[in-house]
Amino acid sequence: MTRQAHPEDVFSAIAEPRRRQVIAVLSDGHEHAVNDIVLHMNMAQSPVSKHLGALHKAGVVTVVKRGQHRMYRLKPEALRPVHEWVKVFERYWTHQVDQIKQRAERKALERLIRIDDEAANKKEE
Amino acid sequence: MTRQAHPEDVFSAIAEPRRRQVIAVLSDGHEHAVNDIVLHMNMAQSPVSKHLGALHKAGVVTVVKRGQHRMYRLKPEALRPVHEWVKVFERYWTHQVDQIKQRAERKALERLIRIDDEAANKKEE
DNA sequence: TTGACATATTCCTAATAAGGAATATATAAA
DNA sequence: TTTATATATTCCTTATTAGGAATATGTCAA
Repeated sequence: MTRQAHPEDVFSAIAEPRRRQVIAVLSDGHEHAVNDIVLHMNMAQSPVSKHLGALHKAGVVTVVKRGQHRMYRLKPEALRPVHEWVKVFERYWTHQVDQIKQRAERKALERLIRIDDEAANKKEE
Repeated sequence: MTRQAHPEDVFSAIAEPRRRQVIAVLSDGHEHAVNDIVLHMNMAQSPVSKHLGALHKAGVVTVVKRGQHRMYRLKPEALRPVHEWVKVFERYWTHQVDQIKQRAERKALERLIRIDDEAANKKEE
């Protein structure tokens, strides 16, 4: 059997660090010309164009021609499947956080009890 | 410059559909032996072991030897960076949902107004 | 020890992907 | 029309990866 992962799969699209970097540039919600993105990327124009092509195939960006420029824009809805997939696991670490919170509250409570005890002891003196 | 994506990067680890399938098997939170996972996978044992190795490198699973078995368990916290990254974009589609909701509410309101008008017209008859 | 079983590893092939350089294409400007 | 600019595409090299088959390794059981 041949390979499974397709480039139009959004999970594969965002696996590339440079593509997440492109997404970061586009996450102001505005249109950006390719050269503008290149300026943020410390990479030659041709690979940037390829990454934009990959993101486009995955539906993560849209393109419109405007004059001699191609304006790319982020399409955040395309990232939704990733969010849906990963948020299932969120409860594990939020639960962890809850435990830490609970522990802190328990400690605070213990402290209060101790103070009460001390007060009670003082009275008995 | 050579390639950037590293296998120990969790984004790369979850880019493979088969590995997400492994994660799905492990998402009951219990330990699973390799052969158990293989049974769920419609794939030979050796590639499954390799995927488990990749997930382990990325910190997404833990292993313990138990007898002749290696028990794998999901480590959901490892997925947290993905969640943190993607949740930033959540507001775009929830906002979209809000707009749809608002539109539905507006329509419902218009309907109520129309009914009122009709009632008023009836009275005038 | 021998044999059965569980798993990892090695070796192989085919496919995929990244990045750079050079080139093609399209559009605007002179 | 010529020229400059913006971008995509092609070609090339190198590296990575998936999956299967075969094999090695480790562990239990008889």
